[in-house]
Amino acid sequence: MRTLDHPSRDEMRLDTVLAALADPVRRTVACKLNDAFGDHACATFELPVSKSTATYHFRTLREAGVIRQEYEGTKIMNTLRKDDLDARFPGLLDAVFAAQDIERAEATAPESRD
Amino acid sequence: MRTLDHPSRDEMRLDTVLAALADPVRRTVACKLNDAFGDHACATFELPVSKSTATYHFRTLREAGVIRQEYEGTKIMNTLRKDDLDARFPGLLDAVFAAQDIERAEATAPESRD
DNA sequence: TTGGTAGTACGAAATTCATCGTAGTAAAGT
DNA sequence: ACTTTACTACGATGAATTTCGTACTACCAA
Repeated sequence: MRTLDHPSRDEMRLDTVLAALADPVRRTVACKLNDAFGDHACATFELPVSKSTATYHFRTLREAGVIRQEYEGTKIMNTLRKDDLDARFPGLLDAVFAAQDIERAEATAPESRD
Repeated sequence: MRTLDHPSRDEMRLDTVLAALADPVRRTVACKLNDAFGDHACATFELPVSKSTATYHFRTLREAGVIRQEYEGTKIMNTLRKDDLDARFPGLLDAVFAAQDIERAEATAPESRD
């Protein structure tokens, strides 16, 4: 059975977590995992990048400690490490997701009157 | 009188703010401005980089909207745009500063028993 | 007006990051 | 046993980031 390395809680670094969440593609992945229930294979995300680039972004998120990746047959199931992140850096993830929601709302909103 | 451009609240982008705060040098600057009262000239920060690199980091922070820079004679006074950031992305700055404190405490702590 | 102070602008180099295509692999299905 | 699925590893490439030194500028002080 194939397994993947994950940082423990206290191995998580703020630098790495912030850098991971600074990228829009990766933040999209994290947000979707937060919104949805359960876990999700990489292929279900419909990212605007090639498959190999997607692999790179998932690995970056995993190595930062943002997501957990576990093989399930030929698929990899991804889950948000919300509990671990919340324990390590309280409030950070929620603040980022809230900020993301704010920007997303602006993008779809009628852009004020004009 | 020289002036510098700053993004308005609604021009602030999450991408840019997170990228600005992901860098350790820049996060140090932001944290120091948060801890200290009043404003501070660039030269007072004692950063581990050259003067021109420091200029680059201050500009990056300003263009992200994290700090405000205003000329005062030949000096530039820097202030944290806490109110603006809090209005734009509530809780984000505080979570980052709290996380930074946690890591800083670990670095100086006796690294548990061994 | 001459000098010092506190910064910038510019160009260059080194590094890191994001991207891709191709080729490969482990597990599952048939 | 063969094929398909879902992904990875590797190498390459171009873009962005971080770094620096040198030269410059605006302002202040003597």
